[in-house]
Amino acid sequence: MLEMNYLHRDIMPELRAHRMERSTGMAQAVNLLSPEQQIRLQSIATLVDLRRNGLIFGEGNPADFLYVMARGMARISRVSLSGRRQVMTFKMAGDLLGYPEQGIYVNTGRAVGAATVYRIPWRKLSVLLRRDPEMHTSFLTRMAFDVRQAQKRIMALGQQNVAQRLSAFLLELIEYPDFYDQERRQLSLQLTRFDLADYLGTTPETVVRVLARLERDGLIRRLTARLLEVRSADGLARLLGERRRSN
Amino acid sequence: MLEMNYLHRDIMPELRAHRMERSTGMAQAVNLLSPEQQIRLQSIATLVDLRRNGLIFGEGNPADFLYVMARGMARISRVSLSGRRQVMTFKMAGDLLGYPEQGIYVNTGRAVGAATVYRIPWRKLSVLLRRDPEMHTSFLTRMAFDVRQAQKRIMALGQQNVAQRLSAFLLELIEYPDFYDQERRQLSLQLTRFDLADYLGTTPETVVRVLARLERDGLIRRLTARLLEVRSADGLARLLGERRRSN
DNA sequence: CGTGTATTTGATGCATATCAAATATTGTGG
DNA sequence: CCACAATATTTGATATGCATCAAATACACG
Repeated sequence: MLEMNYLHRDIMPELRAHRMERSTGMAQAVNLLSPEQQIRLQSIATLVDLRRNGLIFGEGNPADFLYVMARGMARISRVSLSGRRQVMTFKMAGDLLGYPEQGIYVNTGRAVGAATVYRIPWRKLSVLLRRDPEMHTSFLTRMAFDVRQAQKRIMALGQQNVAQRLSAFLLELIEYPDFYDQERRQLSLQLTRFDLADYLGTTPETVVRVLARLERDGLIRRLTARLLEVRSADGLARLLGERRRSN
Repeated sequence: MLEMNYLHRDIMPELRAHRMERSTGMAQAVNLLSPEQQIRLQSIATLVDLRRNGLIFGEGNPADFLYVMARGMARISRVSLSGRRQVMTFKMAGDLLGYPEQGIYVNTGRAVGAATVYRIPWRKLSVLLRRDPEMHTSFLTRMAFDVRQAQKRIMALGQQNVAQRLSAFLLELIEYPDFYDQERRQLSLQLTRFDLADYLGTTPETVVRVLARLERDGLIRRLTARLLEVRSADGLARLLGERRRSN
C-alpha cells in the first residue's frame, strides 16, 4: 500500500490503474522515413560491413558521419568519470546512430555481432535536409522518439530492481523476429553478460544470478549462455508490477 | 583497478584520463532561440502564473500546448507501473516542456515553487514552424539537447550511488544564480525530500541520511531543510570520481 | 495556535557489488 | 581444422548500500 504519499508525488490513486503502459516500446522503433526518403538517403550513403565488436564511431572523435543501421545490432555506450562503461541503448535495423554534440561524438558505437550500416556524410546530409522539410520533420520525430526511449530507461533505472530491468529488456528483445524464434520461443542473445550488465546498470555476476533465478522460477531456460528459451513472457511481465524490494 | 575488463567495455586505459567530463551540464541549457525568435514565440503565447505545485500539464491529457519556462522551476515526472513517481528532470527558465507523444502528454509538469510559463498553442506553433526553418532547426537542436540531458541521467542512475547522484545534482543547481547565492554560498532548494528522492531514484529517508553524511564530512551544511550552505563544491566533485562501493 | 505535513532518526534485512576461483566457451595461430 | 590460450560464464563467500517500517520531532499553513 502506498498510503498518503501520493499527495507529494503526483499520483492520483483512482488513476493509477489506467497508467499501465501498454508496451515496452523498443519494437515501436518503426522506420519513420518513407521509402522514397530512404532511397534518397541511401543515394548519399556508403554501406559498411562490420565484424563482431567492430567500431562504428568513437567517443571524442569528430562526427563526420551519421549512420543508419541496416542489419544487426549496435551498442551505444559511454565511459563515465569513474571509468565504467554505461550502455545507453542498442540500435536495430532502421535506427539512426551517431548524433554529434558540437561536431564530436559523445558516445561510442560498436557492432554487437556482425552488422551492416549506412554511413552518411553530414555535409551531404545537411544539404539534403535543407531541401527537404519533410525529411527534416522526420528527423525531429526520430529525435523525439529517442527522448522517450531515454526516459523509459530513466524510469527503469530509477525504480526497478535488476530482475525487473532484465525482464523488461528480454520482453523488448522478443519483439524482434531477427533475434527471437517465435516457434521455438528461442531468443538469441548476441550480447555478453558484460553488455547486459553495463546496459542494466549492474555487474555481470548479478546478471548471471538473476538469470539463474528466472530459470529457477521457470520463466526462462538457458540453452547456452547466449541462447534463451522464453518459457513465460507473461511471468516476466508480471514481475514488472512488483515492488523493488520484498520486505 | 580495472584489470582486463576494458577489452569488453570500450575502455582504452590510456584514454581514460581524457574522458573526464568538464561539467554536469544542466547550466548549459542555453536558450537556443534567438531574441527575435523568442519575441515571435511570445506573440502567440499566453503567460500563466503558477503557485507552488500548480499543474502545468498532466500525463494522459491531450497535448494542446507547448510551454516555455519563464520564471521558476518545473518538475517533469511520470508514474510507473508499480505506482511510484519518477521525476525525469527539472526545467528552468528558457526550457521547453510539454512534448506530446501522439497528441498526448506522457509526463506531468508541475511548478516546484511559484513560477510562470508561456503557454503556446500547438496549432499556432506549427504554422510558425512551417514558415520558419531556422526556428525548426532550433527545435531540433533543443531536442538533441534533451536527449543528451537524458543520457546523463542514465549514466548517473546506472553507475553512481546516491551520494554521488545527489552531489552531482547539487553541483548542477549551484550554477543557477536564481537558486544559489554565490556570496554566502547558500543554495535555496525549493524541492522537498520527496522530489529529490524521486529524481535520484531513491527514498526520502535515504536522501536525508546522505545529506547528513555530506554534512558530517563538511561538504555542506543544512541551515534549514530547504536551505543548504555549500562548503566545498570541490569536495562534492571529488566524490564523483569514486567507485560505487567502498569495499 | 493547532493540525496536517515534512523532515529526521533508528532498527532491520534484503539486494547486490565486490573479491575469488573454478569451469566453459571462443577465437586464433599453426 | 585442432589445440591451446585468452576470454566469458558461472558459482561461492562476504559485506555494503539502501529500502522499508516505525516513530519522534520540526515545520508550515490555514
